[in-house]
Amino acid sequence: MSNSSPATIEDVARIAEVSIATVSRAIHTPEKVAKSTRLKVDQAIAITGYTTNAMARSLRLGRSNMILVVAPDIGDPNFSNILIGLENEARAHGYGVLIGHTQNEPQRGLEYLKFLNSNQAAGLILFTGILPFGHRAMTARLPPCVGVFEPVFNGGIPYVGVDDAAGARKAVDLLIAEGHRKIAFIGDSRTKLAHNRRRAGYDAGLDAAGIPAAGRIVMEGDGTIESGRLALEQLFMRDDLPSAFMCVNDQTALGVMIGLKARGYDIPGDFSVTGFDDIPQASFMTPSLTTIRQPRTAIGKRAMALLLEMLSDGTSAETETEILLRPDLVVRNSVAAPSRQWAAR
Amino acid sequence: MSNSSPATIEDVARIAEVSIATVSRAIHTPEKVAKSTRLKVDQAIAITGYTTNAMARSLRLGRSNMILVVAPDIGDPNFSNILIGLENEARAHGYGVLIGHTQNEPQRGLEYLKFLNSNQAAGLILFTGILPFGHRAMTARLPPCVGVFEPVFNGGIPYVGVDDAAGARKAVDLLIAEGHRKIAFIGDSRTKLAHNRRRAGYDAGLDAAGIPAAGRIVMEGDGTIESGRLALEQLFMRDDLPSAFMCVNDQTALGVMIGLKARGYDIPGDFSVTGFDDIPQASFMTPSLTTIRQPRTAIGKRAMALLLEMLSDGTSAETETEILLRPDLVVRNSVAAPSRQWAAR
DNA sequence: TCGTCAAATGTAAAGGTTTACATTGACGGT
DNA sequence: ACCGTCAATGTAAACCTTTACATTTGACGA
Repeated sequence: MSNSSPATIEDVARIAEVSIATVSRAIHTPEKVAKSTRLKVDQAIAITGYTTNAMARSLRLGRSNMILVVAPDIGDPNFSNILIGLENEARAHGYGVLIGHTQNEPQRGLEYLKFLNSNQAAGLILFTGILPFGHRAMTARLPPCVGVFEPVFNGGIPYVGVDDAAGARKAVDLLIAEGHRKIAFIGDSRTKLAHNRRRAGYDAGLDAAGIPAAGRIVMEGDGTIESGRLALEQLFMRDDLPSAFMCVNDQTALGVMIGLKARGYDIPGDFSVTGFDDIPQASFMTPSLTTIRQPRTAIGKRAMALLLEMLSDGTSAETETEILLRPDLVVRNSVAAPSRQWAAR
Repeated sequence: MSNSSPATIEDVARIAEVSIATVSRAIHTPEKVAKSTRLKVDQAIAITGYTTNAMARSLRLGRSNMILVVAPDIGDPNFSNILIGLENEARAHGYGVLIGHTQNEPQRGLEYLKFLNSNQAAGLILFTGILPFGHRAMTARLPPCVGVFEPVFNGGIPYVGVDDAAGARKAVDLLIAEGHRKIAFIGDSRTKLAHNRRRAGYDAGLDAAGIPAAGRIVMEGDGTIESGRLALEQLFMRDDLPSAFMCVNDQTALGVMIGLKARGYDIPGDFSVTGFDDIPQASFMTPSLTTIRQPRTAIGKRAMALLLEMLSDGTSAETETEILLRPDLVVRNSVAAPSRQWAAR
């Protein structure tokens, strides 16, 4: 039975003694085929072990059953769980997921554009926050597209993310509830939209607590470990220290914690620290990090569901949808009441 | 110029005033085409923005330009760098990489088998250490396949990994050089081949140092964080403590370190710990972990190169090749000379 | 009895590419 | 002047599927 070359629809048709059209119908629109015929076809399929040749199918249909996911870096700890959500949802609808990473090189982006142009993907999911393909002109016939995490910079593309402001608000509220009054924010609120929104949550929380804008410390940091450490050093130079550091993400928080420990301070005894994202490392840091958890799998699921909906509707784009999920506070051991030094003031 | 539907080879042929066969040849076998013609075709391609329709090409050729990579878990910290190696190498040869994860559910494996049978992948890279598809029978017409990290259990499939024994030997030699005589090994050397080989390196090192087999402590542990902590607890119960823990991987080492810190011990003051893998976390643990680095990108590169070679040679399988790369010792802060308590004995 | 209609099935084209085979034309050797 | 050779190019088939359209069949109402 196990021929060298895989069975085609014709093999099935011959065995079932019907035409290939009937076989195709029995598979895709069974209600259009007599029950007895359906049975014969099913048996023939079982005998031959037939599977549809995806290439031929995609060619005929003019679209593939693959979704391309482009991320700047696969190693990003935020990525893998999102991917699980994306993939499960896609698979449930008969689609497969293809992963690409640009490593922040524009050259790579172009290769993916070529890939898309050769019809190999029916849809696109972007993690990059920006269309990685040079001119908008080239994107003229891009397939349906959904952004994840961050809105996509240069195109009216729907996206699924987290309510950054609400999440940040939970972190700052916790710090305030513990008694902190002087709280520093570290992040790049000028160029990164997600950071900007988290900053907004920070401000809103301090406003609500009646802490004047004058007393706030906002430091620049691009979200890397190094940026956290650097911001901390600058604060020590200035001798303008807060009692708590609200970091725009966990990486930054890690940088701050490394810096504080290097200077011999205790966390959370001397300073409190919060992050954002809840990357896997967060629970293994010493102390374990209090942070805001991204509902990663859920984000992935929603994003893919949205994309698949666009695919079947044919509503290619222009729907500037924005789906924001609610993130949760994860309380661990990096936050405590401010040290006496602060209570004194 | 930017039509609604993508340009086909016929559009190019019309503009270049040649036949489609010539266009195809100009692209794939330029030496068979007159220079002047080649020029016309190149221009026409530039004008139309033509890209080969991958579906049609794959259909005609009977094979795709995609490689399927199956891993048990994409979130595995070992995975992402390997993937970069795999992907770069594939792309350099005109192949794309498709990623699947089985989450250790056999059901998922079957779906990938279906995927392969529908001709959607030209080759297969396995991280699982086992063919994730039930019966060997079904694998009869599997595409060329290469294992990564671990030899694939049920099939004569070549694999690319690391010289576990040599790596483990480096770790144990370091511990011995620091003066440790009583060194525990924690790992699952019975069912996991990689663990078993690391264990062999451990034994070889102790043999070379003239430490009798009787004085060795070997604990079971499946490689999870929890398994490390558990093994540690058992040693404390038995009151049979080593001065150093040589862990089969970094996760186990992390478990041991968490357990030791919970009991108030200092690392490396009271106990030394080594890992294996050098996962990204390793440098952020406190203390940072001395471990054996897997040359991940290199492994990925080699594995893909081997697969592509098999693809072009047509030597489908049966070549039970085993390519082992040399891992390096990464010295950080979790190892020191044994405490006085030990020196006394 | 026949015409009409609907359900079930078949026929054939189309989708874009690669390539075996056929054709053309130029050129060198006799 | 003719033939053989070879390089360059063209023609058409094949890869496998889906589906519009055509055909067959049988039921049913007039």
